[in-house]
Formats: sequence, structure tokens, C-alpha cells
Amino acid sequence: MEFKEAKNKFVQTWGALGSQWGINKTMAQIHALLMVSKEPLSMEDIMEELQISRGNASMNIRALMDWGIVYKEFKQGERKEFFTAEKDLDELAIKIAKERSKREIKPALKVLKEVSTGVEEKSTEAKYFAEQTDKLYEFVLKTDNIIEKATEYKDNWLTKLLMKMMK
Amino acid sequence: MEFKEAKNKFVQTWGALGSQWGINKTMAQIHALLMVSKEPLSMEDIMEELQISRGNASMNIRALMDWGIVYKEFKQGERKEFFTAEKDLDELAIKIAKERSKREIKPALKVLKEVSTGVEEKSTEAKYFAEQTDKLYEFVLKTDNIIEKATEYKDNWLTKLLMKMMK
DNA sequence: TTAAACTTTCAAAAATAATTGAAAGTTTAT
DNA sequence: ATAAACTTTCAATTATTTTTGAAAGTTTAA
Repeated sequence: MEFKEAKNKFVQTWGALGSQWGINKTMAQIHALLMVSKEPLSMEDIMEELQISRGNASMNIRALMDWGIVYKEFKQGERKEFFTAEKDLDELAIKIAKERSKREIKPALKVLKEVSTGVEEKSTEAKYFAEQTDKLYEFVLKTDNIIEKATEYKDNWLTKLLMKMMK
Repeated sequence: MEFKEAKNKFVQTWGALGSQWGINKTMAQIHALLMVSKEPLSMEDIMEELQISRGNASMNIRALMDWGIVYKEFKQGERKEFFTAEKDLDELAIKIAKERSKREIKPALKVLKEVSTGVEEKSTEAKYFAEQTDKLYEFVLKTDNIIEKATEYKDNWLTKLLMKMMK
């Protein structure tokens, strides 16, 4: 397999995986590209390599930086900005987990709490609803807590998590 | 808060959460609705409650059944089909995890393996690419294995996983 | 201060995904 | 075998999301 071909296949696959997980395809592709690039890339490089517009590149790079998984770099004597990906995979996983927890899980938990406790009605149906949403609340909360604990440790987090839970 | 209002809020929230995780909104809403319904619902019920077409209901119910998290039920003397959600949350999580692993992670792993080992070229760039994709492969594989182990246990899976890993 | 080099913004366009609804298909009862 | 009751399919439509590209904004150098 040609290097170029392999790189393209990787970038496409990572992009498709991103889509399936609610992440914009281009965003995932830029990330993929930066993951396998030894040297930081400029916006031009990225536009060129992925065949995308300047606006698209700009917006998605910004989104990746907001997630804290892509960094801006400056090169000696160069005016333009360069970008690199967070390449420590544990760190990457932690950042993504934390961000998704903050943006999606926490708000959902808030709503679950509200609806599970906020209904006065005492019909069988309403009681069942409260029961189920409460269970869901507890479950999601538990899951989120595990993620939170796990991300307190950077290296070998699972082992360390186990240690703490066992003591 | 009115029961109806709360139910609606829950269904909408669950639907939005689904979208953010790459799951069709209606699919997530149907699932949400069934989660809080004590009695099985018919396709009519679902169409009515979510204000969606018959085709939409049919396709998304089928998808939920393919995921193994919604079941068909038959009622005494009734001709039409009724549906219920898997309400055991551990079981639900396991099914979702397994299905996503099978559909998305496993195929991605295959590609990662291919591209990380398939490039002959010996340039610095190509070597770096192979290195990075290999690391990614190992990481995703490790993560997928943890999920796999975790889902071997239905109840209190984490504790049991720990036991096994500790021995 | 000016202008070149570069980045961001955002309305419009394009691409993608979800939804509809009616026809075709299936099952059940008689 | 027929028809009523119900479900599925899928081409066309609609809604949503992404992308473009040019104008506006920013920074740097001289």
C-alpha cells in the first residue's frame, strides 16, 4: 500500500467514525490528519490535504481547540499559525470524556432530576414515570461518576481507579 | 409540573441526547417513550404520542429491535403488535456497547491494523504514520477489550471485572 | 499609518439525513 | 379464497447540517 493511500484511508475512516459518534466529519478528519503528522500543519496544509475551504478549516480547527485536543503552534520566522494534535492517547480520551460529560451528560442529568421529582400527579402512570426516570438518573449519574473518577488519573487510569475503589 | 409536560420534556431531551451520539432522534424518542410506559405501546400509540408518520415509526421501531433493546409483544385478542423497551439498564448498556463495538469499533480496528502495517515506504513521514496508527490501534483495541470484558457480566459488572483483573 | 499576510465570520448554497405517505406486502379470520 | 387489519417499503419531499467563499476583521512589519 502506498503511504498516501494509507493516510487517506485512515483519514476517511476516522472521519466516518466521527460522524457515527456525533462529531462533524471534517473535524474528525482534521484531527486524524494532525495525529499522523510529525510536523505541525498550517491551515493551508490542511485545506490542501483535505480539499476543503478556508472557512471550513478555520471553524473546525477552532472547534478542535475548544475541545482542547488540538494546539496552536508558532514557527520561527513564519507568520502563519500551525497546528498539532494532542498525541497522548490517554490525555485525548480524558479530554473527550470530560468535554462530553460537561456538554451533554450533565445537562441531561439535570433534566432527568427535574422530571423524576417534579410531577405531583399520583396516577399509576405518573408514578411509573417517576420511578423509571429516577432509575435512569441514578444510572447515568453512576456512569458519569465512573468517567469522572477515571479521568482523575492520567496514566494507567484503570488500574489506579481499581486501587482506589478497592481500598 | 404536569405529567404530560414532564414526559414530553424527557422524550425531547432523550431524543436530543441521541442525536449528539449519532442516533436518529426519533429512534431515541421512541425508546424514551417506551422506557417510561408501563404498558406496551402499539405503533398507533407511538405515532400519536410523537406525532410521526407510520413509515417513520415502523422503520425506527425496527431499528430498535435490531439493536435488541425493544421487543415485540402480543396482547390477548389484539391483532396488532405492541412494543416494550428493555428496562434493565445494565442490560441496555451492554446491548448498546456490544452493538456499537460490532458495527463501528471492530471495522475501524481492521482498517487501523491494515494501514499501520501495510505501508512499505521507509521515509520519516511514513514511519511516523505507522507508529501513530499502531499506537491508535493498540489503544482502541485495549478500550474495546475492556468493554467486551465488562459486558460479559450482567450484574454489577464493574466489581466483577475488577475481580477478574485482580486475580 | 499603510498595506500585506493571514484568520474569522456568516449568509447562501450544497450535501446529507430524516420523514412522509401511499402502494405493496403480509397475516389472520371467516 | 377473500377481505379486513395491519406492517413494510421506498421514491419523493422536507428538514437539518455542513460547506463554501467573499467580505470583514486582525496582526505584523516597515
